[in-house]
Amino acid sequence: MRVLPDVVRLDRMFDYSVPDAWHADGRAERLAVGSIVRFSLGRRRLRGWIAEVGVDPPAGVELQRLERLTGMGPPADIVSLARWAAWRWAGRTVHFLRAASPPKVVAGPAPARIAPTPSGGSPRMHDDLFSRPGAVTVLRCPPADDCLALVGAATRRGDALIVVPALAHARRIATDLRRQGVRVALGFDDWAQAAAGATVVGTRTAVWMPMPHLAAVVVLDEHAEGLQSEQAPTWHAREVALERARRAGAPAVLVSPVPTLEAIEAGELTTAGRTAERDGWPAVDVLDRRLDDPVRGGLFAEGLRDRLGRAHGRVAIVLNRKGRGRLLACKACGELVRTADGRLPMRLVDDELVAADGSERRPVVCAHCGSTVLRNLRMGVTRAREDLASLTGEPVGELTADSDRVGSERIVVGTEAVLWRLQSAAAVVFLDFDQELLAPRQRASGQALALLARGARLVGGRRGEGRLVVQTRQPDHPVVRAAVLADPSIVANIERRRRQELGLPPYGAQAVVSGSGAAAFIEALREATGTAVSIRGPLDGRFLLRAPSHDPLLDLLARTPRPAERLRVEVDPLRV
DNA sequence: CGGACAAGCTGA
DNA sequence: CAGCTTGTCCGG
Repeated sequence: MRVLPDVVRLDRMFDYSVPDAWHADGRAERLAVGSIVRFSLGRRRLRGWIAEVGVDPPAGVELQRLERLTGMGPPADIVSLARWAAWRWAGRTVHFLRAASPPKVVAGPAPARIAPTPSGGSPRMHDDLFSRPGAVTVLRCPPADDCLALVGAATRRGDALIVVPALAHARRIATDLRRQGVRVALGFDDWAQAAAGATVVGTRTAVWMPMPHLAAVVVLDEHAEGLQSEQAPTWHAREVALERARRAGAPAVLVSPVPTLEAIEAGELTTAGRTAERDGWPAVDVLDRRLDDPVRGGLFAEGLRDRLGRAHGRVAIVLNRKGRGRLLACKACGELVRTADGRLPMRLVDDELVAADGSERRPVVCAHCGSTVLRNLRMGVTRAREDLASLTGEPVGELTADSDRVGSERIVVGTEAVLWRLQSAAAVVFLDFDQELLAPRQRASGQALALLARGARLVGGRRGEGRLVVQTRQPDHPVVRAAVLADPSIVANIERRRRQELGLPPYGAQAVVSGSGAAAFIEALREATGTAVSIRGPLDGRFLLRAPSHDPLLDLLARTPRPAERLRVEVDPLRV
């Protein structure tokens, strides 16, 4: 038996023999790849997983015996998937096996359930998406659609893996499916049930659940950042789910109102149709802040008070300030001060305008009208709340990520958290959308559009009363146009061209290497690398690696020995 | 990773 | 030279 100890930094396998007694009492029969065992290594007693069976141990080593069979672990296909993920995100296999192991000891298998056969009857909505084995479909499904019909279609094929970003959403889906008589395992608490055969619903970790009869894979809101691990290894549930579907020959459907280019490149794009998509996005009011009185120019556009008064019901007001630099605008014409390509904001540094990333500098002059008088745009949630209260004459609540309850006030102002706390709203207002549009990140426009989609889900489709209100100085920005026209392809097409030109994911691979061992590791990389992988940095102790595709980058990372010091490798991180 | 053991430094 | 720190090696 080849065993992988549950020790992250060890990251090596060792061979052990099976005690004779285990053959006599049947434990040897339960022992399989993935089983959790205890054994001695040196002077220590460790826990670990059976990683391989029937291997020849290296010559000249005397094998020790395993000491205990603790219980069931991830099945062989998941162990294999974990080893693939360790390569794909330059991490340790142990990380993934931990994520794939049951939270409590599962002594033996539950009575196995026979694979359910696809239910017959007349074809229903979305059934065709799951009819071709191994097919990957991207379904662009407008924000107002709850996608329950699609989930139902997946479970008609047999046991389905349903991955969603938020636990609350998983619970709702599980309840709905159980009501229909589907056998459902909800998250890792139902690990044993999943191992016996069930439809699995859960957040990103659900991709590591045992599923002996996997028949279909669905990832809902595949654009959501919550599907990727924020800590290294930065594995992404969408990619793991796709690889799992591919290995099982199961059809996969990636669903999102604003599909990522990663998804579009992986599958075939299907839309709900022009009419359904128009109806599934709400009306969007764009308030052009450049038209406001430049002298008064506070937090609110001319027409905002009117919009707030007209909304019948809860109003969510979003003012994002996390990790924010201040924006500058021209006092005369109201244009934002940006770089020549319009991508990044510029800031005032020693009587000079400097781009957020330092790539560009120029004298203090508005590029649009030539005025030299600029104004700082800065807001905080607390001031916004006070000003809104005096503007509307009603009490205004405040909600941030730390506050645990939503007040009873009709109008609530807060960070992005308001979009996750509330179930619905009559109106969602983005007070300072330019902060999103000009965020100095590679994926800024995709993330900005995702925010609008999230707001759109709260207010519902065009047929209803709900409204999305966007205050901006860039009313013609593609992200704003995409929401107004209910056509996310406007952004996707522009982003595709840009990312292809720059070789950014998914048209290239990148990794960020940091930590105290980074310099030594990069040194070792340089010796091994050919020309395919470029190395930039260090910038704030971080190196950026780039390659035209994953293979050369990941193979290089895998074969370069790691230094003893701390090292963090983030493959395809969300925020670069 | 963490235990073992060796080599290096310190103080009486 | 005991007593402690730091470094290197190795495990099945």
